Amino acid sequence: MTTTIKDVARLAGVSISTVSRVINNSKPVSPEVRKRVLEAIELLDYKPNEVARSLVTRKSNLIGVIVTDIGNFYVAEMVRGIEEIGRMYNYDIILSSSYGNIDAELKFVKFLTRKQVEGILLISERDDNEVVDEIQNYKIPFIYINRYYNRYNLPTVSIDNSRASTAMTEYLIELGHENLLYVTYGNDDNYSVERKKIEGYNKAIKDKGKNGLIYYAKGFTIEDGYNMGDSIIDFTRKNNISVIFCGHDELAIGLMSYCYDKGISVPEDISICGYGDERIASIYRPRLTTVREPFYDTGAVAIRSVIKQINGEQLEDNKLLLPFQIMKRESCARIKDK
Amino acid sequence: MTTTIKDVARLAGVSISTVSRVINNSKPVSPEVRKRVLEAIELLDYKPNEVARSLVTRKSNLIGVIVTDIGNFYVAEMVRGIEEIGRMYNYDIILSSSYGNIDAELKFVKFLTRKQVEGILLISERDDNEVVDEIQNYKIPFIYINRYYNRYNLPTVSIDNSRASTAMTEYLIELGHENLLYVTYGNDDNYSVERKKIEGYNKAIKDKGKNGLIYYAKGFTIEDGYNMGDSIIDFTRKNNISVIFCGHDELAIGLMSYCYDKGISVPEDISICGYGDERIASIYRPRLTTVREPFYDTGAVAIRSVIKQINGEQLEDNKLLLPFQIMKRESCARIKDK
DNA sequence: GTGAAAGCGCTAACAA
DNA sequence: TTGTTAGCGCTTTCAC
Repeated sequence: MTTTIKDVARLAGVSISTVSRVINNSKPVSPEVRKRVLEAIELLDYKPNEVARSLVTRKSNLIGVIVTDIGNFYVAEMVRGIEEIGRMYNYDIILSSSYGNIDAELKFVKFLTRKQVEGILLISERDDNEVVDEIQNYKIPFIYINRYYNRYNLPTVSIDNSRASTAMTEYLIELGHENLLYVTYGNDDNYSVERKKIEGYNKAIKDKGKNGLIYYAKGFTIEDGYNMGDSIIDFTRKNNISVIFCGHDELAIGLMSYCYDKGISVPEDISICGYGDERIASIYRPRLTTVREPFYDTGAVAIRSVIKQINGEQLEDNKLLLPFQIMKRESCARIKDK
Repeated sequence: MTTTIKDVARLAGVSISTVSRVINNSKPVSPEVRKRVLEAIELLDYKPNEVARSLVTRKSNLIGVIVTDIGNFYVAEMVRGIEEIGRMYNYDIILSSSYGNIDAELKFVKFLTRKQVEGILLISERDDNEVVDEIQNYKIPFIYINRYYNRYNLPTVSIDNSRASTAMTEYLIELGHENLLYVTYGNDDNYSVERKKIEGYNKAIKDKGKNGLIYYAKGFTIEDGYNMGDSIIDFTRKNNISVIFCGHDELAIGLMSYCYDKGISVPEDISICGYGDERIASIYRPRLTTVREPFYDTGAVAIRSVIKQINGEQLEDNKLLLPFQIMKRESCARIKDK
């Protein structure tokens, strides 16, 4: 049998409330009684049952985290931030991977609320109104993180994608590139994050008077980048492009792999840069020039925001912006003969 | 206010026991009453409080997973398997990252048991007797996964490392290599997994009558592989080595990056292979020849084993062996002029 | 087939 | 400072 508060009380010769008081330090207990209780706890190796405690306090100290796929590098990085900061505030994480399935997400939301999680963090890659509605329906503290869509007026945390995109484009131009190509996952959604990035790209192109094209990709994974290599490289040749700015690191890595396999040298033949600075960006060779999105911090800030909401604090701003950084590495070369 | 079983009972005009019966299908309920209850549930959008339920049934449907770092590629892959299979059996996962800190692990074990998790899965990279003792102390279903150490007679799941190592070595020899080098994290522990792998390596070397050296590394991360590049490459030159068999993919990737940076071509100048087949192994270029450890399956099998234990089933074998595979890719070349 | 009542392990009034 | 008691939301005997 597991030992309960009753056992401790009996052994210490006090009431269970007194035991509760010393456990929680909730009310004064005389030194000698406290000592007796502590000894009994020690002796019995007593550990409070958090389930019982949760039931009465209505605090589960649990936060539900729904992710697309923990196997995505950037997701893992965010979860690190979420978990580490959550722990600082004494919250545990229940992890659920949806693999992009909306029904799974819906189911998780329901189950998580049953489990009395105090907040939900949704890291999604889809434009999932239903799920968002469902969560908001529960009026539970909630943060929504989505790299691709930004439709709702929802608490979220990200970087200023437009400015980041401009900054990267300016850097590429500074490197001497005259004809640039931006490769992005094609969607015609006004609320997409890509839209913002394209705006930023176009702004720099226009300001500096360069030639900037856009290529709409069919996906945003490493495999997609690889598979579109043929078509993209063909496109760059026809248009005399010297640098490809990929909307996501995955695309860039896939493209670089394609180039490697085809004997195309990066950055000698073509410069490539990405967006994200996932761990692989600095592991791969040549190291990928990219926009650093602070994934760990994003997770950290997100959960802190959820915890704030749990504690009833008002969020001064529901769109939290984190700083970005341009990581200048070897995948983008300076154009010399200019 | 959240709606409880009482609200449902009141609205349906029945007792709470009846509501409980229809929710759980635990006892026969007349069709018309069942219908009324179901309607009330629907109307009130009632969701059972799992915390209350756990308290009385003593089933939390929670399994604690303690990992070193979810940022490690192979760990993320295992957690995918753990979570996905756990979910099939209706278990949720509480994730805790220890970052190798033993006190953190100890703390997690304690907290997890307080939270009434029904089992614990520990993915560790240390040789942590204390933690194992602690968990066993709780007599809670438990699986221990460790890539590096294998000291205890504990339920675990892995591949046959000795045989895998032999198979890879034989493949390298088949490729025509005469002078091989095995690079591993150096530790003189008889219980280390590396010991097994070295045995397997030596066996193949001996059987085939080749020359096989061993280099003891100072770590097992990508950075370690990179930093030891100088010394390792120097060693290979002095000893006329044509292929480096790294005990872990990370080491191999680090070493390949070093080679890239120094203008050493893989596999033209030197062949390199790894162990693990983490996701990066097939993304990196040249793609890494490596031993495929089925990380996802390892996680899947591990949690299934924990669930079996929870259900009181006897484990027929507490050392579960999964099949491995030799992934033949471009980082290892055939020696032609022989 | 249904309801009343006890109780899971704990916290938090309320009394003393 | 301490003990008694009610009750968190649910399941599960035990009667009927």
